[in-house]
Amino acid sequence: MIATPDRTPLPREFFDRPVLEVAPDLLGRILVRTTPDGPIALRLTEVEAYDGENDPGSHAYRGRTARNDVMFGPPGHVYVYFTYGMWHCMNLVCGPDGTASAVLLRAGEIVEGAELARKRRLSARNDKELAKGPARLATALEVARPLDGSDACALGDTPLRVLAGTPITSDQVRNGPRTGVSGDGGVHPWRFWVANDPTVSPYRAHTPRRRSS
DNA sequence: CAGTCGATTCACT
DNA sequence: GTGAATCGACTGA
Repeated sequence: MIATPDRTPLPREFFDRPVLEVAPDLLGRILVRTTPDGPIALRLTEVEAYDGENDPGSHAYRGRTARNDVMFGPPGHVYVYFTYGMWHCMNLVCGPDGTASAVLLRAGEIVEGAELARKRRLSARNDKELAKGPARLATALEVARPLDGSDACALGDTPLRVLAGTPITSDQVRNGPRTGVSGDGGVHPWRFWVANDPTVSPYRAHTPRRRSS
């Protein structure tokens, strides 16, 4: 028996917990992106935890800056960053105000508004690839820097919200090293995904870039 | 103020 | 499997 996904929004208290607790608990939840053209909904299947200032892999490791400011703010807000000169990735901020942990949303299954996501993801060869990877996920949901700092737990209209959905039972959660994280940050097995889900992205070790002329 | 490189993706071989 | 694309944030001088 498959339970009907719970459409109740997750309250701020959900995110006001240790990030290693929140990250696996986000699997199976529904992220709703409200665009001018309509809603796009995604069932989360893969996430990564970044443990604030103590974590060499985190953007917050070297302290608060203009870019990562939102990570240090209250939980339940969205941290969006721009990388590789062309992509965006999105996180949900966790833990109390003043700390800087966050969960990177790495992959998911589009469960509503697929026709809108396809328009943004023209290179996707099938619907499983629409949000397979963090930059693909952000692209499919039309998430970019202007949404940095959005409150996903606010009352009323918000561009992003997280619904309770159908949480994944612990026996279906897998974890392993984080993808593409350089240096000492790669060692922690803080990537979490849904076992055998076809929308989960493949693991890749960090690849240092070659020297330019 | 110039140099380096990234929580990646895509086109090609 | 390999390399290019592309730019802004961060670093260190």
